Formats: sequence, structure tokens, C-alpha cells
Amino acid sequence: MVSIKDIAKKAGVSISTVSYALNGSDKVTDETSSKILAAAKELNYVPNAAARSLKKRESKIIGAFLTDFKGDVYGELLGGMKEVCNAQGYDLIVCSGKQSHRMLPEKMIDGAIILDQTFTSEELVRYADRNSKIVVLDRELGHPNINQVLLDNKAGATLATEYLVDKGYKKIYVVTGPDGSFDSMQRMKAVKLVADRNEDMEWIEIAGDFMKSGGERAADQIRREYTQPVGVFCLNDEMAIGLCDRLSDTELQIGKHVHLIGFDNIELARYMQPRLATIDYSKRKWGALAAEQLLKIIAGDKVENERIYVSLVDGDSVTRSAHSHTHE
Amino acid sequence: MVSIKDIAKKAGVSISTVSYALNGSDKVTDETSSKILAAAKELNYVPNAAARSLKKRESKIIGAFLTDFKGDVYGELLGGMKEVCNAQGYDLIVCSGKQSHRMLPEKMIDGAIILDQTFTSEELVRYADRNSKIVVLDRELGHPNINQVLLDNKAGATLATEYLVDKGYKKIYVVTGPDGSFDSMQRMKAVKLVADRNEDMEWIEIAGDFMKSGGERAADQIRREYTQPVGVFCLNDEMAIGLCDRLSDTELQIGKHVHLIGFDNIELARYMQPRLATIDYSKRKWGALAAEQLLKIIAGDKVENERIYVSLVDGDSVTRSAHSHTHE
DNA sequence: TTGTAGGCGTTATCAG
DNA sequence: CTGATAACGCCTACAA
Repeated sequence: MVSIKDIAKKAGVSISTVSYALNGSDKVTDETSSKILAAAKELNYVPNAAARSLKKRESKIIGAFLTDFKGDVYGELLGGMKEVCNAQGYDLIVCSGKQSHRMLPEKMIDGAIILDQTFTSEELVRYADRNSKIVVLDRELGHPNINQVLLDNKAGATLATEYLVDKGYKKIYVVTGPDGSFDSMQRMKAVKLVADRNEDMEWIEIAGDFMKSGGERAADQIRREYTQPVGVFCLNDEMAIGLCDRLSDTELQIGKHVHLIGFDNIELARYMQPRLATIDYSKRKWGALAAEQLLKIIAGDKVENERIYVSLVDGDSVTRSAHSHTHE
Repeated sequence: MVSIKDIAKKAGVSISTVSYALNGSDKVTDETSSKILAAAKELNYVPNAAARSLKKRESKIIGAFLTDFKGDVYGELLGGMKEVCNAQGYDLIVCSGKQSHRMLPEKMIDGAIILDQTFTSEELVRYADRNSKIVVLDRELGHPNINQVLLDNKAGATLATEYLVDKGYKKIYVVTGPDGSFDSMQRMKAVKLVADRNEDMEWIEIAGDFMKSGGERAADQIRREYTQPVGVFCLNDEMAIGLCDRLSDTELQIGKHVHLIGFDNIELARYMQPRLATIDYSKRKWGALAAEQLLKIIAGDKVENERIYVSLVDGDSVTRSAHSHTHE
């Protein structure tokens, strides 16, 4: 490995002069500086990240932590983060799995963006206490070193539920996320509020998992209990697609017997037959905002918690109930 | 930041003893060791990654470099890599973009898995010359520090092309990847070989880009030139889907007028109407094998270049030509 | 403008 | 078994 010491020797100066020259300090003559740069190039010098991090106590790297690498949501999200990070001279790395958590306390990264339920809140707070900078996308956490950028789950779930109600469905199944999912709980809360406002609405909760399998199990239950057209709100699109899959070779048709809406607007949603109604939001913006907030915290700036707004996407997976009274 | 020096002070021993105890050396009494461990825990000690990397000249981190974070192929691929890495005590980080290339020469990571055309081969060889360990998934490169794990593109493209021929199509469009794509070139080569073996097969190359837009442009051209049912081989599924999208509101129907096969078997393929015929391979295995090879190189073991096998997936996007002679 | 020297946190060598 | 001590590569007062 070639170090600044080697450059110093070759250029006939001291290592500190090399360091100054390499870092573009004006404390060095242009002449010696260019001599040093030339030597560095010739020797194929590459600075050592570990040494620099050790001394400067920063790595200029941000870590994004995800539950897994699958999932259609992540592509745009990470793209948004990277764009912001790079613009400010930071690199973004993506990590998954418990084992990689260590990178945060060990200061391998300057900060973390968390979208990973396997990261417990206690763990995050513990790191934040020791001065790690964190932005969470999947929970609420009050701590000076932690900021949160959350989806407007309440608005989204309200839109979705009211959509089903407006289309004339009184009986509505809601397929939840896994236990402990913040998004799931928030969305459920909004569903309940809508139900409270609509006296004649009956709703049934089905425990899901945000994966296809949850939608499949829900499909089985709905089919067993089926008597008349119903509304179904899957708390994410992936479960909605699992539900469609399972129902596809039965007598129950989506958009006719089962009126389905999801959440996330993943790419697949628009390829479903019929097109899946769902809740949309800008994944890129979400990621970008999260990164912005994190970099601000790192810079020591004050930040406010931010929210990502959502909108409803129509789809023929929900059609108007034949029995509904049209009020217009 | 609490360092081993602090622990040493608290436990009343020297820093070297602390280091030994922390690393589980048997050169320390169980008694002092447990005293040290207790002190470490009490002080919330976390080792500093930069310091350790600097001294040990390894980070126990592997980097996967992708063109972008989108793309359905990556989820499983990265999952396979991570599994292998973790099992051997390595962490996996995912990087994208030119800026992050520096992590390799700067020794922030112990090795890299490359699936990213924006990494030039010269750059990779330069790093390999300086002792970086690399596995490439998207090119061929002869270098002692570089190994390659490639798809069996030839077999896949041959299967796909012959599938169209067997179904009775004489005129076959082939939509390529972007210029310089290794996969695209390999697949094209195989197409040409099949064409050479089938005298009456006519094939037309359309320049694509492995993105939806390429498929859309191809659709336009095919539609302009359409006279009778044709076969189309999109060199990846994403372009095939772009092509379907663009054709969906025209008079040309997939599986009737345009007989389409893709490559990759992404999740969306099985949701297309009709189901997209394509070439499948285990993305998880691909990633796992790449990681295995890389860790072997790092360990100094000899490795052979490996290949990932492929298979054909039937789909109604290709049906038998009405004019074809059935030979059975 | 350049050089000297100390230190970041860790590991590892070599004496005690 | 334990303790000094010297690196690892880089940065940065401070001194010259």
C-alpha cells in the first residue's frame, strides 16, 4: 500500500506538506504542490478510508437499513436518498440484517435511515444516546438525534376506506400488516375512525403480514364467509396481489364480488387485471426528504418532523355496488 | 467516545490486556477477563471500526455494486449474497453510482461484486492490480484477483430463439440491450447461431436499452412493419413489458399477432396477460455463488469461473403459428 | 512555506 | 499471564 509517506519520499518533502497539498491547502507553493500531486499520481496513491475516518471521526457515508432487499418500494426510495446524499458529498450504502447494525455504533457510517422493524426502538435510542444520527421512516421516536419522516398513513387509510364506503360497501374486510408494524397500526386507527363515522359500516379485521401469503390467507377466509359483494382494504399492495392470486381460480371475481384496494401503488398494481385501486405517494421524495433531514442533523441544524402526502389511485378492482343508493 | 483505554483505566489493567480479553484470547485469566468485560459493558464500549480496519487491514465487509437500486432482479440476488457473506462473518453493503467506487481502492471493503456497466473494465483491472478482490457478473475479465460468475446467456438465448422458431415463426425481431452490454452481446451471438442453422429464418435487430422505453420503441417499429404474425425476442423482460404496454391499445395482440419471449423471468412476467414466456434462472443462486467465489479469492483459495444455468418458461405470449407445419 | 511531532483506537510484538 | 510500546495512515497544531 502506498501512503503519503511514500509520496513524501518521492517528492522530497515531509508528509505534512504532502497532506496539505493533497487536501488543497493554500499553505503550499503551487510548485511543490504540483510536484507532490505528480508523485501521487505516479505512485497510484489512494487515500486510506480507515485512517481518514479514524482521524477525522467521520466517514462521509450514510447507511440505509432495510428489512430485506426485495420489495418494489425500495428502488425509488433509495434513488431519492442517493441523489441527496451525493449532492452533498456523501455516499449511500444499503444494509440489511441484524448483523450489519454494528456499522452505526462503530461509526463506520455517519448516520442511518431506518426502514426496518427488526431494528428495535430501544436499540436505536441507545445508539442515539451515544450520538449516532438517525432518521426513522417506520416509527415515532422522540430524541434529539432522531428525526422521523413518515407517510401520511392516516390520510391514506381514510381515503381508501371511504372509497369503499362511497362505492356502496357496508361490509369491509381490512387485512393488516404484521404485529408491531407502525404503518399497519396507524392505518388501522384511521379505518376505525371512518367506521365510527359510518354507523352502518361493518368491518372485519384479518391479521396479515404485508406479504403475499397474508393476502392469500385473507382470500381463503373471505371466500368461506362470502354471501354478497364486499369491500376489502389490504394495508399494502403486496397482500392485495396475493389475495388476487388466490381468488383468481375461484368463482369470486375482483371488482365484481370482491372490491379491493391496496396501499403503496407498487409497479405491479397497474398490471393487475383489473387494475388495483390503491394509495399512492412519491417514494423518491420520501427517500430524498429522509436523506435531507439526516444530513441536517449531522450538520447540527434543527429539523422538524416531516410528512409525506398521499393520494388515491382509481382502479377497476373496485366498482360501484349494484345495491348502493346513488345520492346525486 | 469510550475506548479500550477507558476500560483499562476502569478495570485497573493495561490496554493490551483489555484488547486480549475483548478478543477472547486465552492468554488472560478468566477472572481479569470477566472484570474487563464487565467494565466494557458498563461503559457501553463499542469498538471503533476505522481503528480496527486500519490496523488489521480488513473490514469484513463486501460491497455489491449495482447500476441502480431499481430492478426486480436485485432482491433475490442480493439475498443470496448476503446469506453467504453473513455465514462467513462478513457484512454486505450495496452501493450504486460512480461516486461510491472509491470504497474499493480505499479499502473500505474487502472485496466487490460488480453488476454495473458504469464500472469500466479498465478501472476494475486497475484496482485488481493493486490487490482489490473482485467478482464480476457482467463481463469477462482475465486477472488473478478477478473471477466471473456469468449467466449461461448462450443457452438462454438459444432456447428462446428456437422456441419461436419451433412455434412456426420465420420472421423474428430481436430487441437488444444497450451498447456495450455483455449480456446483450452474448445473447445476440446465440441468436445469430440459431439463425445460421435455420436457413428460412429471417431476423431483424432492433436496438434497445434493457428498459421499458426500448420495448416501447420496438413496438412502434414492429407495428409499422406488420404484415403477418411475427416472433419477438426481447433480450430482457422489462423491454418485453414495455412492448406489451405500448401494443395494448393497438390492434396487435400479444400471443396472436406478436409472439413474445423475454429473458429474466421477473416477477411481473407471470402477471402479464397473457403470461410472458421467458428465460428463468435462480437469482439467489447467482448471488450466492458470486459471494462464495469472492470470499474464496479473499481467503487466497483458487477458484474456477462459474456459470449459472437457465431454463425456459412457457407462456401464452407465444402460441403456435396457424401456418406452421406440425411435424408430429 | 515547510517540517516536527503527537495522537485518533486498535492490534501485536516482545519483555517481564 | 500481563504490561509497555510500536505501528497502521492520516491530519493538524505548533515550531522553524
